[in-house]
Amino acid sequence: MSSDGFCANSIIVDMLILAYVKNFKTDQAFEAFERAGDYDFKLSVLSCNPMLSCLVKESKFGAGKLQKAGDVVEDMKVRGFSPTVVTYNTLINGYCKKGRVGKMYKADALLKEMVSQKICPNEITYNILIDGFCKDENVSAAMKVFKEMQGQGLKPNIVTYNSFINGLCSKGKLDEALGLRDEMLGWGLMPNVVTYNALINGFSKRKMLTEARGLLDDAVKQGLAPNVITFNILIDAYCKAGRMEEAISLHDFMLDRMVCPNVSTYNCLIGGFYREGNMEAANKILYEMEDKGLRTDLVTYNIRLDALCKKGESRKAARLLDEMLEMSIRPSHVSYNTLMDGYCREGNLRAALNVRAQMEKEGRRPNVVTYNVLIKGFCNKGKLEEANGLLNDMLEKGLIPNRITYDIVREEMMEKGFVPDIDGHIYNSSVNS
DNA sequence: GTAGGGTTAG
Repeated sequence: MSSDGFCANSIIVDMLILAYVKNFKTDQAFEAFERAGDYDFKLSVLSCNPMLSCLVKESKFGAGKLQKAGDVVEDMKVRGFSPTVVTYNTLINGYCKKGRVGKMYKADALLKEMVSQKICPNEITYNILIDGFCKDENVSAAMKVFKEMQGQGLKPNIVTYNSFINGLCSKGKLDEALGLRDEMLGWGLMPNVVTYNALINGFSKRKMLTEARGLLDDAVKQGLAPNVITFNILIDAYCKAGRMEEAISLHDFMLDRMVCPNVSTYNCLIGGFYREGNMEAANKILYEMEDKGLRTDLVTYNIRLDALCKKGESRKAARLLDEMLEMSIRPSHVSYNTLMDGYCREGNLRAALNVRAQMEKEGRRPNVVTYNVLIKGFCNKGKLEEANGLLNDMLEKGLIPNRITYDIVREEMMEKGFVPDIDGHIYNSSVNS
């Protein structure tokens, strides 16, 4: 091995790590990375950055991966080769995408760290931060980053504007969002389909469907091609408003424009038809979906479970849940809770409790909703003592009652003169959302 | 690096 640690072995480990990453074997890649450190092999950012990117992506599913990613960057520094701007962007992005409180604090600290390491943030670094702050509903912090970006001589681009527009839209500041779209034009930046999707989503979520639909027509007039997301946003809004004819006409319009519906599109339509009690239409869509070779997913099943339970056909719903297991679709909390609620509505508490046992057996821990459903079910049958027992059970398990728990307890127990035999914090839980 | 949604309790 030469004195700088660079040798054929290093290159081989580099390639090995890359190969692991390409085959989605992040854990093995990480192990190889650590081993290489033991032997003092010098790796390159060529393999480290892709590995980091995978760790960050996987941090969505498993805790600790983001920590690992941070360790990789520390290791890289200790081993004497510098992380690049890509390394930092990847890591900052990981923190920004996390839904945790204080994530932006950490992201901001990383920005300062990279500057202290003499690594220049680029447009992408700033865009990641701006988007993170906007998602945190902290538009003023985003503005500060925006100013800093310009102070560094970097020009905001379309991604920067889209993040701001989306942030404003989700806060319902629709006029300001439209104003920003017009401001972009002044800088020579043309709004794209992402800009329009953010705007259409903003208006749709405020139930301003005429305006939302107008924006779609506007986008087409500008020569932009609406995509599957554009249509899904609008179709979902029409379905939720119970305007199924218009939802279907949009579905036809997307086919005309050669935009392929996906599972989400169908889930919106199926849910919409079930909600208005039109089982035939919903089932027709279900067949159409299968015809096109699209596989129904967890959401499709949850929607169907809910429809059956609301119709008072919980037995059928239970069979549907079995079908999920056969199809290797792992039922979520929602799946089990929905079925439990169905049984509770039918007054079949024994079956509801069996579902709880089943969910625990399948590795899903009962959550607050599980307990809310059961407590309500027992209350409705006049079994206040048992309901109270469930309340204590959930507290013992460390589950924090929310506003809905409180409402149920107040309406179903306290107004009937029953005093819950639990410690005081349930009474103050109305602050929980 | 930006756009949807992940449909259970009230």
